[in-house]
Amino acid sequence: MSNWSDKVGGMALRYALLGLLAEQPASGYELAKAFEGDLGRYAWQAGHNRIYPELARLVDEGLVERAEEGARGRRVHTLTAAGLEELRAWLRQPWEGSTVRNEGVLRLFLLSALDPGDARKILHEVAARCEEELAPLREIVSGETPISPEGRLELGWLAAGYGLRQYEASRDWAVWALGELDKVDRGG
Amino acid sequence: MSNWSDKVGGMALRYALLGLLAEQPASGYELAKAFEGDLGRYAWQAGHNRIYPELARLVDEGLVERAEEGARGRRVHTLTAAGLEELRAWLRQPWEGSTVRNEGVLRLFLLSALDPGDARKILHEVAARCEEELAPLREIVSGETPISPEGRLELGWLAAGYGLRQYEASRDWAVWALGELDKVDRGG
DNA sequence: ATTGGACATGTCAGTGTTGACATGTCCAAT
DNA sequence: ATTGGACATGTCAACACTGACATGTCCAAT
Repeated sequence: MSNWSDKVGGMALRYALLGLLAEQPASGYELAKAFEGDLGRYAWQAGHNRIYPELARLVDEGLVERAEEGARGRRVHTLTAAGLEELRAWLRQPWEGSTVRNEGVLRLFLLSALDPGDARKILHEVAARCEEELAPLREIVSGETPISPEGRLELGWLAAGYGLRQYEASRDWAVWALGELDKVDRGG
Repeated sequence: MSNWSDKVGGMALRYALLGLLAEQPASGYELAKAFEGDLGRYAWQAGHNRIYPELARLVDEGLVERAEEGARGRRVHTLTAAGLEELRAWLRQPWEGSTVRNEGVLRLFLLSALDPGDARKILHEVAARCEEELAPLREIVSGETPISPEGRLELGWLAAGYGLRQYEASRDWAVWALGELDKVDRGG
């Protein structure tokens, strides 16, 4: 019985933190590191300067518990039962009106503002870059399914599977766009 | 010789506007509408309240020209030669460090925090939703390639092709994740 | 012993972004 | 004639976010 309905937007970071802590307890520093991995690459980014204040608020609301300081001032944060329920309630809500901000995709869409030669060059680069990213992801996904002690799929595993399909789609799009550019050149 | 190197981040809206105006002259209102379509869905969003001040700045910098008021105070904006060059220079720059914010994907990644029953239900919904989105996109993409008077591919066409592959990838991911969930259940 | 680097947390100013509020115009349907 | 809705532009306060600055700890390698 929490207040997730008070605000619909702008709560993503909050739930990203709850989700990470649902996997395992962590310090703010470790959470910041997590955002530099697949999570930040595909879903949401945040720097430590944004994470610490939000963590403090979660502690205030009883969704997260903060342990005493350890070595180097490290403070481990643990998800409470209330926090887990808050996260689950959010996930069960309908996923309407979620915002997307992706500068890379924006660039792709604007590519036709370039002359065909430049556009072609960049599309080739995009396809090649995607292909590079694919190899390590294939490696991860084709390995054994990692299951956490609590019997849950790991976030990183889900992310790798998503990234794999994502990059394949982007590469295919770039190849398709190159073909369409050819049609334009033949036509005009 | 412009100043795109002054700031690397936070310039996306600026170039989105230049890109839209590269397709055709438009009023602020029309630009706001454009962000509600495929552009906003896959790449970047902006409301009119953000667009008008940015347009004014672009006019100040000579990248965009603003016509006199028409009916209902409508003011048509046109890209200048300097504006097109600014846009092209940005597109030719290496695409490093672009940020991604996608609440929907974040939700997908956090799904394993739910118990398997709920997670399965949502994954089915995701797959079904993707399938729904695919039909109209297939329609658009399988039609004739639309080429603008200036011999360029239309932004909407590129976006539809991207969206098509994007939704296929998401659907495939959801189906894969369901299969992996089954493995977890059989294992645990 | 010392030093460079990863670990760890924090503040702050400036900018980006959103939702709510505000205002007025044009047109089609009643 | 009037009214509801799309067209059209704008402001403002609150909040989100980033980059830069600041501080200190622990440890491994020299």
